[in-house]
Amino acid sequence: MSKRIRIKDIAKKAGVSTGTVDRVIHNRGNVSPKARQKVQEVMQELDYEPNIIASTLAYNRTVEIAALMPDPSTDKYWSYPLRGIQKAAQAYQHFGVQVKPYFFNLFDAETFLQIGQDILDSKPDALLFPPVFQKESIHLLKILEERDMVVSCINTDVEGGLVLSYVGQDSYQSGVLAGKLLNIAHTHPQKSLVLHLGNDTTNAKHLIDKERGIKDYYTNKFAGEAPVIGAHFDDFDDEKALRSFFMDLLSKNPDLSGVFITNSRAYKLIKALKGLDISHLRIIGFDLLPENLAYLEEQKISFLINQNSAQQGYLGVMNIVNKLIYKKEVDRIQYLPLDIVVTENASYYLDREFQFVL
Amino acid sequence: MSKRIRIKDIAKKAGVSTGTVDRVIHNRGNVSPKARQKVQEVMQELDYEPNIIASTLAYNRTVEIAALMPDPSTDKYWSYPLRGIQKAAQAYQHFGVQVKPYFFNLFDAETFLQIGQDILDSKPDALLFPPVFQKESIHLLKILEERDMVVSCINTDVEGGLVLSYVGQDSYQSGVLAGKLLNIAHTHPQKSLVLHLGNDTTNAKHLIDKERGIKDYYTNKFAGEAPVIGAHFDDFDDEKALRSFFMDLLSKNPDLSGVFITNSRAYKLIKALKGLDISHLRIIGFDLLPENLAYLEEQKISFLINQNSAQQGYLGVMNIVNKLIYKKEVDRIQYLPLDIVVTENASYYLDREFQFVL
DNA sequence: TCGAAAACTGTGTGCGAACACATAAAAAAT
DNA sequence: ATTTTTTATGTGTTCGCACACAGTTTTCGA
Repeated sequence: MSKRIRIKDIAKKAGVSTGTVDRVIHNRGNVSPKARQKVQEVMQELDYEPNIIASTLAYNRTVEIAALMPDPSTDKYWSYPLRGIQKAAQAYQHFGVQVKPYFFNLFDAETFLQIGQDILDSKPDALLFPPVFQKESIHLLKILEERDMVVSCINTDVEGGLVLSYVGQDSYQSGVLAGKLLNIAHTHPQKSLVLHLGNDTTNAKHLIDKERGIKDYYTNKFAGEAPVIGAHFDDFDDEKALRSFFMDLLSKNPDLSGVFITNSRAYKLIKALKGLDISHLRIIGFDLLPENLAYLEEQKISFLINQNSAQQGYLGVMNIVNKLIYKKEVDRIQYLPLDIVVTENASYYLDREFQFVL
Repeated sequence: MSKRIRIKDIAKKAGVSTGTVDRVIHNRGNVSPKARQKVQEVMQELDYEPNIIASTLAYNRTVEIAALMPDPSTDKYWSYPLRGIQKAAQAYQHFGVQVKPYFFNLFDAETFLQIGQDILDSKPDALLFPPVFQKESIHLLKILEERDMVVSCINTDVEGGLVLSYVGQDSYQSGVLAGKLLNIAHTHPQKSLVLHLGNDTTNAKHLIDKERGIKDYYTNKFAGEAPVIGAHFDDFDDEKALRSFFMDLLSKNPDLSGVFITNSRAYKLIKALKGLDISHLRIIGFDLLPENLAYLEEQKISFLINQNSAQQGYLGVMNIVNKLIYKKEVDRIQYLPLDIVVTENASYYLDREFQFVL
């Protein structure tokens, strides 16, 4: 049926050569106003859509994407976005997309700047990264802006600087959701603890938003002051300290019924509380790390909220491809779903890789 | 860096022409054993991967996919998979993929066969459809097999006949999940009703599986007989009849605490019960129809299970593309996640279209 | 009015793979 | 041994677009 319109067809109908049409399409200049006018008219009329396939073939260039990521060996969480990125790299390899990962130390902003400089030196076409270090990221973005490089953010958003897109969680809403999950099947507000495990200054904004979210849930849902206490514990790997810290909290709040751990380290708390009977506590955490899933299975964790971290990486790359290759508009902010995960539906969120193909 | 290997490179290294390499790759014959051997060795060694971009351009063919779907005007549910299909068609248009939708009447197997014949006459390259009519589908598949057409199923699977892939729900597990949701925050098993609304003989298997799933949840989780009653009501549009049917059930089961509606028609029940106080009932339904979402918001529905019906359509098309264009292996069975949807996370499952963009 | 620069336009080649066609080598038939 | 048939191999064109380059026209200063 309606076969596709080619540049040649436009040229013929407009009475010019394909070269002229090409110049119009790409704004290369050196086209008489009359010719441009005519060509544009014909393009409108025939509803021309460039053949991306032929286009990418002819461009014959590679799109180099630098992925500046926290070293997954320092924090397991980051292996998931990385896998998404690699999946995307694979899917788009035919389009000449090449993704090169660079790692920085999540707990050392200095390494971020260093590796950032390395990337600048290698002059890629685009950068994908989680701007966990606010100041440093803005600094980097300023430089990138001058070179009009495409920048795509995941996990955390950043103001200022030209950012193509942000893919990540709506942390405020995830707090609201946690509030809901902690109060399912209750008519009276349940006293809850919001626990930040670790001193992620890099995540400060997320943590604040989550706390705000859960509190807002309470105030919107129930009258009066929200029975939510916030707490913070740095050295999550010191099990003894964590344990006594938590037991202290418990004794001071005997009516506590739920715990909302604001990052992926819920398992650290539960591990530290080993042997203790915490069956009266509804515990909610983030992300499908194997350790978390194991505790979900044991019913130590009631719900996990999945942030689709792998998809964050995948979509981040996809956005760059959409911009540079497909020349499409890209949404500035893209929130991923907040999946409620229980034992009975966990597997689907793990085996979902096929969704990444192509 | 490692630039991509081309046919030309292989030809050179193997000491043959590109034509011969091409013949080896496509098994076109007329190649001496010696040459074939050599070419295959070199391909192995250089880890050749064909350039799909150049390949599709050179093929210069269109892949016609027929989508045989229930008419969405007869059952709203089917507009979702259809949208996914259309999204996919859009995403893959550059690869020469053309999807043509055909509609049959969900309540009339005869129309299925008729339209099926129309499709056969138009000789597409592939067929995508939900085999809701078992017998008729198998009949159709037999014919398609002879023409070695690619067939991809969504929503329902079918035995026998050569089917490339099935994308859909794990209905058994969705029943298990419903059992879980009905018992959250309870230590004793809650008496539940499994309600089939409508006489979908076409969905019989799914409904049976769901019922089995929820019952298994109870027996695995709690000792003794599962306090689950099954019921079935045909004429869901007769509100009065439905209402009295349900009230009768309620009076006979005063201890009923939950209702699991096994398809997307939960809103029909709630509408029929308007004015009645059913706040003590935890109601669970399927799919994010606007009507269901409205009742979720009103807290008449406690949870919705999202079957990702739009993605079913998208992935169905994607599988065909992966097979015919990318020549990739495709998983025979692809279960989509069973998303637990509450008011607090509903929007993400609606605005998720961007995930479809190629 | 002429000539050089600037503005404009058309043609041709290449991207990598698919396939048609021509030709060469080997095998089979005479 | 020669012709015919079969099998094997190489060359060239095509897909639609991007871009280089050559060629043509216009502009404008001297």
